[in-house]
Amino acid sequence: MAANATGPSLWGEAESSVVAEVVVEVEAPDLLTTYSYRVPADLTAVVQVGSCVHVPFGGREVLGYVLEVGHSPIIAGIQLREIAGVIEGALTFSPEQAAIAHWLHRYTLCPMLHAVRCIVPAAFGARIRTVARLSGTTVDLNRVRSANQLKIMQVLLELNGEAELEELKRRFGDGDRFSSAYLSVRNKRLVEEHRELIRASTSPRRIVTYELNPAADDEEDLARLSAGAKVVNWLREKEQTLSSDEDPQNDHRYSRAELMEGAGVSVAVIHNLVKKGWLLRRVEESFRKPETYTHRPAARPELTADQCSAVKTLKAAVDAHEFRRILLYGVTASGKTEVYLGAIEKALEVSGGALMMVPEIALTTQLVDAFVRRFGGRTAVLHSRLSEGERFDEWRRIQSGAAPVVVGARSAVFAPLPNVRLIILDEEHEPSYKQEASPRYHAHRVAEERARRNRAVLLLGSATPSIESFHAAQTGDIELITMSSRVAGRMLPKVELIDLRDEFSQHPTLFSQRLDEEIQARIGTGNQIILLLNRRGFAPLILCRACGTVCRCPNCEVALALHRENRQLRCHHCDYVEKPPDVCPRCGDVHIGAFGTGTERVEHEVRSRYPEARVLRLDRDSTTRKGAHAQIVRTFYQGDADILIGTQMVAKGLDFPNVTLVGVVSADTSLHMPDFRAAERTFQLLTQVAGRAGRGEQPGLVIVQSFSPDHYALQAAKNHDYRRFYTQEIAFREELAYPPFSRLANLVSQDETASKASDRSYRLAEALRRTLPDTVTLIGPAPAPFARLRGYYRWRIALRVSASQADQLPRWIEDALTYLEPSDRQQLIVDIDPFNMA
DNA sequence: GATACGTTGAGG
DNA sequence: CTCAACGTATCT
Repeated sequence: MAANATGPSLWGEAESSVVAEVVVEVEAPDLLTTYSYRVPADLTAVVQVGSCVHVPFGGREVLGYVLEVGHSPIIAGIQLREIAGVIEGALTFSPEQAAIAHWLHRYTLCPMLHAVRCIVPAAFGARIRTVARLSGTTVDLNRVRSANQLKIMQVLLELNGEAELEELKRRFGDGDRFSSAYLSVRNKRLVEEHRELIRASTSPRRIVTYELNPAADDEEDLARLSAGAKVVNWLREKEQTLSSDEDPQNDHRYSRAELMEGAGVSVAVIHNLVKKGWLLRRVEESFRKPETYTHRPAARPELTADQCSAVKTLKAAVDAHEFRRILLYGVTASGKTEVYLGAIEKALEVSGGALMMVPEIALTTQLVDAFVRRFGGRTAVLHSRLSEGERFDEWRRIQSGAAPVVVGARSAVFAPLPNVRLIILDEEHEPSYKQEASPRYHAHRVAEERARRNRAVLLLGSATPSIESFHAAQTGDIELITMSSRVAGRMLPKVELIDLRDEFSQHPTLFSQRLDEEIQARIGTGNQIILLLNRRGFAPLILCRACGTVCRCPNCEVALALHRENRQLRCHHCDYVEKPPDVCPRCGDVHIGAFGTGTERVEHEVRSRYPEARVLRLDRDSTTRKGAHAQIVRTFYQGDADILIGTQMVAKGLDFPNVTLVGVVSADTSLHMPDFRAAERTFQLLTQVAGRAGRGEQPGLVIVQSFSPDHYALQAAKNHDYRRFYTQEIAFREELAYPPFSRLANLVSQDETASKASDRSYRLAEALRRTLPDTVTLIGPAPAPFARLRGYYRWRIALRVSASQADQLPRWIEDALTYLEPSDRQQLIVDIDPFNMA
């Protein structure tokens, strides 16, 4: 620094040729991936890969991130502009993460900005705000002629002559008229503007806790508070039960949410108690997640022989410090979690980090608990429901090395973990690892790429591996570890298939005789039951019996599902809602009503048939409130309900020892989806849900109802025979050249009219024919499987390329896109390795 | 996405 | 002549 200040031009000139490649924080699909800026001499010491900078861009100044720093002038003939400044303290990313972002951009063909947002969540950087201020002390309103300009001046005057541009615009109302009027007053120099940098929420987060005020003892006053007394009593009870077993961490402080949930009261009650002096409110600043520290370490269970040998293999692999891919195929309840924990310990032992990926963190609280108990404060948890501050803190703990164990859902695959030695994908077959918005990446591929670059171990765990992964294990591309027995010598549950074709003609109800018997036999015995139906709502459609009319979504043209609980017809694609009609909207007939079955209807049926049973329902509709999911799971776990009804949510990772019966109301919903993975998904779903039965002392029973009981997916699930399913499925994939024997891509063109969408699709097909070799199969253009979605018409091109050429596919598509107008690009969805064929 | 800068038509 | 109301090319 000192040398620069005094140094003559020799250094200055050399440094002025330092060029940074910057991704600007501007959302526009036709932008170049990066822009080159000169790094001014006084910044060369601080500008590095990952730096958050502000740069001139067009007529304004924007934020950006440095992806590359080089010394050669990259573009000839263009006078480069300079980086204006570096934002210190903003979160940055490592060169490894930058490389991953680059790779992601090339593989998914997403805008570079989207790739960068994966490695630096938007809120973590900074923001530039523009402030408009009245010039001078007196305002000469005579110079303002137009009404709009006058209005701007008046609004500004009301706001003490100064306002953030955003707020000014909002107060003004009409955005379009605002812009030109604002420009006019600015040109007349009646208003001047300046920019300020705002650092994002880098401050430590504040934690507000409440505790009982020991000085408060006016019992008469308390007696007058009905709800308030509940809170005080709840706190007093806690105080007694917890003071008996010594727990130095807990000094009887609770968050407002804990108090509200614990005592079953509203915010107002807590507020009132604070006002009256019964509760003490305390504000603390903390980086730590308090709950992380209150968990006590759990005793380590005795490992089975399977587990022991798996852990041993994995530890050796982590120790070797080379890129290895391993599939851990272990039946349900074979104790995969313990194996993960063991492998992670090894990663920590060699001072490395471990990334534990789970399909959906909200659904796997039990697994997260196990991690926190084992690794305590060295665990970081990342998921979408974290607040900005929480996420920021976790991100920094990970980056600093304080939390070398990261548990998280899909997006956590980009966690800023230094020195990754192990990446685990639990339930690797789960479709939620595929992101269905830009960047449309599969966490599996990203994890593989990170593991490769770090010479780390990628561990895929599943009781029902994806066909692709198991195939890779069969061909020797990846290693295979098998665990075929359950812990504690427990048996796999017995699975019975009920043929609804026979049953339906005799007893046209939701439950076959067999399932009914088994439910009856368990009610009142303490045995619990799970009923699965993979369809939300009361019924998937309503139908007029007189004219056959089905109510459809005006945006998506699919049937609207009936939700009786809140008296709604709902589109399961776009969440469009309308009131269910009393008579047919076309012919006026009154015989219009529910057709088919969803979870709500199952619940309704169960309640009327088994009135003495305590029933819970677990699906997306019953878990919209934050914490509702955990609440339902806890209630069932504690044995406060007999029957749990739900969608696939009930199949995932839950461990209820008292469940001895699982009923699948209909296996057909997922079996007949128009998707080449339908059989695979059905097999996985059945196997996973069957795995919920018989996890305790009692053996489990599974009853699966279906109109296609002979289907190989069902037969294999019945016999717990993954290999048989795999053998049949892989033959089918090979015959039809589906993955893993090929690689797919979907190119969907969407627009307001069908002709615009299809025209673009044809233009794209034309371009693709130029860039794709003959070996690539091009299917379409044709209307997409959901030809209308959220109000857009959609046309699709599907591409299929042999596995050997798979890596080239993104580049070929990218080349084709250069033949189109930039404006076309933003109406195209490019999905490499699609999961939903739509 | 925001901006500068073109054109057009209404009004003085 | 100015101003509002558009369209559109460009951003290192």
